[in-house]
Amino acid sequence: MDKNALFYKLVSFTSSVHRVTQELTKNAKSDSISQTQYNILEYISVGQPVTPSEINDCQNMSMPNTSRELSKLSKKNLIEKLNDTEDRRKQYIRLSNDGEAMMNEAFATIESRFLKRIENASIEDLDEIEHALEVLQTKLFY
Amino acid sequence: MDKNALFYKLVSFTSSVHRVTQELTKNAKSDSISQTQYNILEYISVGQPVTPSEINDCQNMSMPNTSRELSKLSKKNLIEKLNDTEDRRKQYIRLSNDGEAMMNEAFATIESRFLKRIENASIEDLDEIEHALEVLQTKLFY
DNA sequence: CCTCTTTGTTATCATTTGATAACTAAATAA
DNA sequence: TTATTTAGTTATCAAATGATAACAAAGAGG
Repeated sequence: MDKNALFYKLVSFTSSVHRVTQELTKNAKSDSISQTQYNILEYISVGQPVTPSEINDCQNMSMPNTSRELSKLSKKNLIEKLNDTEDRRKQYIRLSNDGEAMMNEAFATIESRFLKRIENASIEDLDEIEHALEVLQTKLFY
Repeated sequence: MDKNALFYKLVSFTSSVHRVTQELTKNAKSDSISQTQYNILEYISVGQPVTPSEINDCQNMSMPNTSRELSKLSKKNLIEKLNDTEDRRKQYIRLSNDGEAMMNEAFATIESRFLKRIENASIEDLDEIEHALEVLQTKLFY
């Protein structure tokens, strides 16, 4: 197994992940936010609390645009901004109660689709899947 | 291992995949195409040939917008459209030579970053990674 | 034959996004 | 103390995207 072949397996794999993610999340988000805003909320909900800088690094946005989107989310009462007491330039962003509720709703939709997807998997399959997720997260997608 | 816990592992996993994919592909695409256009080209290059309908299903676009983006890519000589001889409504899209060249360049950049990421992995690690990719692609991201 | 469905196009308009410049405020380094 | 860097904001404008309507042309089914 040379590394070049492994790379092409990775390309095909990430393509599959994107396709399935697309299927699972299709129309799961509330219509009141844009896809970009949903992506930001999802990122926040996984790594809470996060700073605006982390958001623009990860989502490949510029600082001004991140700031704008966060303002919109803030106006919609979906996030809260906290000041760092150490470094007063920094902010920490986390979901508000409304934001948590919105994301819980989205995740519930996604989860039910996921459960349907794996309903025919055996216990052994599930164990294998779980193990594979851990291997990749530790050794490749760290 | 209950399925609910597995779901949250999946959420965290896909989040990591997206983050790493972002890192690997950052600025890899040519400046002459938009991110959406790059995504379409990537999708085409993995599943060549594809129909416009498949593209809008997978990329979550509407048919008119897909058609518009394909026209742009066609004007830039990055794709070719072929007619299906059986069903004359259908088209098959594939990369042109220029399109292949552009994607090869992008993939070369991405691959070099990937190789750097796994340069310290042992043979056993690589085997584990490869196996895990296959398990997930077969049993979860099919 | 006629109708319905599928596949794709073109045009249009509102909204979102990307990019840049000019800015404030706080921390850090010289 | 005085730069310089870091973190974030506001404003602005061009470009890309999303959504919709109106259309054409081919296939499928009665």
